[in-house]
Amino acid sequence: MATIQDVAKHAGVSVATVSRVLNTPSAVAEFTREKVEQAMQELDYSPSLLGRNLRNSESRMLLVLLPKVSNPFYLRIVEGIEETALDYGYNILLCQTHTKLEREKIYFNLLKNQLAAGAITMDPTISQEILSDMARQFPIVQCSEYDRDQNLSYVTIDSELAAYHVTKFLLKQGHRRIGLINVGKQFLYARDREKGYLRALKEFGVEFEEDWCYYADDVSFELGQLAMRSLLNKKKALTAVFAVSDLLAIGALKELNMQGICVPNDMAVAGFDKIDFTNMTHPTLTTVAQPTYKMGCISVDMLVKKIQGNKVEDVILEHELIIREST
Amino acid sequence: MATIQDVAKHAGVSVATVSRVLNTPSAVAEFTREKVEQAMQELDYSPSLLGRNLRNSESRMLLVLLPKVSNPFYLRIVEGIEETALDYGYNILLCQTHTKLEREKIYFNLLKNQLAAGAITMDPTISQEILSDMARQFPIVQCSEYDRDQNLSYVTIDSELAAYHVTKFLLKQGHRRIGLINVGKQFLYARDREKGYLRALKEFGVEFEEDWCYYADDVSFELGQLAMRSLLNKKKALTAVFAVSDLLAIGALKELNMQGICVPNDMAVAGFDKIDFTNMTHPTLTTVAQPTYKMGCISVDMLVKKIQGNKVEDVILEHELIIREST
DNA sequence: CTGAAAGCGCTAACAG
DNA sequence: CTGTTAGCGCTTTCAG
Repeated sequence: MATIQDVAKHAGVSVATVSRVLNTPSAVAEFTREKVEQAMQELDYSPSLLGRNLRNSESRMLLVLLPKVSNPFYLRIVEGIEETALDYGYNILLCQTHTKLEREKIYFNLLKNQLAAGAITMDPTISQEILSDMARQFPIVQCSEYDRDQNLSYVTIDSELAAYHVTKFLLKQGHRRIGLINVGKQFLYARDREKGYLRALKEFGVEFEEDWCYYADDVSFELGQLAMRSLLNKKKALTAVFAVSDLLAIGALKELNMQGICVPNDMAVAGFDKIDFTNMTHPTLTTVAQPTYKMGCISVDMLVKKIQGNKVEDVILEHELIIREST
Repeated sequence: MATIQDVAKHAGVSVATVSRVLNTPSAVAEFTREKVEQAMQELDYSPSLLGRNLRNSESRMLLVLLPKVSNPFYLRIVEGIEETALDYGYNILLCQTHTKLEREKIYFNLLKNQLAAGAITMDPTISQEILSDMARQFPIVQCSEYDRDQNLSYVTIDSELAAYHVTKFLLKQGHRRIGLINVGKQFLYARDREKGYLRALKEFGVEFEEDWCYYADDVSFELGQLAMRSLLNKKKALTAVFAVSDLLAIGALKELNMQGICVPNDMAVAGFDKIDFTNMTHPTLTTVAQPTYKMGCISVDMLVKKIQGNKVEDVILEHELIIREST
């Protein structure tokens, strides 16, 4: 690979001049510039970002932390992040944490090592202690998750309110025995969505019963099926179920189909996230749309601002209840 | 951020010694080493990879090129890539090409700029000319795609054979009028899968009719629906449909559900890829399993070998016909 | 076992 | 407008 030295020699100028045609072409006489550009062409020269990055002590890389890519919820977010990052001239480093502290540490080290300029984290269980500590030193924004730490910016929706809306909708339809398929309380969104669910029940004077609620260990189709199966075994039959994630809701739907229970007549089902597939299920799934693509874009906007040393405001985006056949 | 200089000063040694405790600790006297390690701790020192990378003129980054992340087919591949890369101490740069030449160029430049050490490309339409050219200079492996260029290694399945198997299976079930939902012929896998489909038909003495075949512009649920709708409008009714991608098959299934056509009794449907959703459809979808996770892992193995200057053999992995309710 | 010094490729004062 | 030079943080001879 040709270096800036080679180009300089070949064009009969100094390296400074070559650097100038790269960075401030207007500061170079046209004749010289053309000479240099030709030399670059002839040598098939590309400036080494290793040299440039060291010199500028910058690196145009953004860390993107998520539990695992196989959860389709993150798809559109990542798409938005990647698109926007490119616009700003940044590239993204995709990092799966598997919600393991050990993994998070490995990846956060990329910030310390100056390989990444900032991070967007979507891991809902990330250690808040470490996160706060990192956020003091490095630009970090949380996407779809949030923490009230002053150094930690976030972009998210109001999960509590959204869950309240879904539940209220089911209540208005006349449902009184509404199950909840949730995940562990270590997830903030799990706590928030449960709160919203309970608030709606209370508002309608429905007394919550413990065994309406099932806590899945993780978010997946299979666990959604399992959850539904368990809920169906309770003494008093439910007439509706709200799952805090589409993956769980789709699994639940599957189980109902398999047991020959008619949705929505015998059981209404609502999900959360509006992943693409929810429009392909049988019946199509009522769910809460999060503006995921936009969330991705905004988190990059925020992060880049932070990297540039600007203050940013947290963002709470609107959600939308998508009513379809399953309710 | 503390630099190696700071640590050296703080520990009262030279930078060379600090570097040694980082890289060849055994070459440093225990007493000195401890002193240095303590200094590192006290200063919360992390070596800058910018400096190290420049010095070593290496960068432990792998480019991963795919059309767009929102196609769930890539999910498990990327998961495998990321996992394996981490094991080798590499990080991955996720790049969406949108099958646009312009994008590919931007990203391939990261190789020229020495920011990435090699690339895994999954873009089926990438310009073979550019790709060959790049492969002459840089380590590149193709994943799930292939080209017979000598510099270009690949890991894939035998698409032609897999399509042949699916079609043969449908024929054995007694189907004689089998539709094909394909994508544009610019995709190699589209050509291969069509070949396999035709070979099976021929083997069973079935004469292919032009209007059994629909070419979608892209791969998505919606276009699968559209395709099915179009196929249903033909004069002579089909009894089975083979879609070259699960996304298309799921869309087709949806359309059949909507029109009240019973699957598999009135129409059998088979897909390709075995994405997770296929087990959640109604009915569950017959499809071809590609060992996607493994493909991801192997492509990294191959790429790292190439980076290290070793020769590698191309790999063709086994596929598996997954027979479920839709046929 | 340790230190001095050179240099990876680039940019940015500073001088001319 | 252009060249000289220092230096970003690190590793690696080469001496000692």
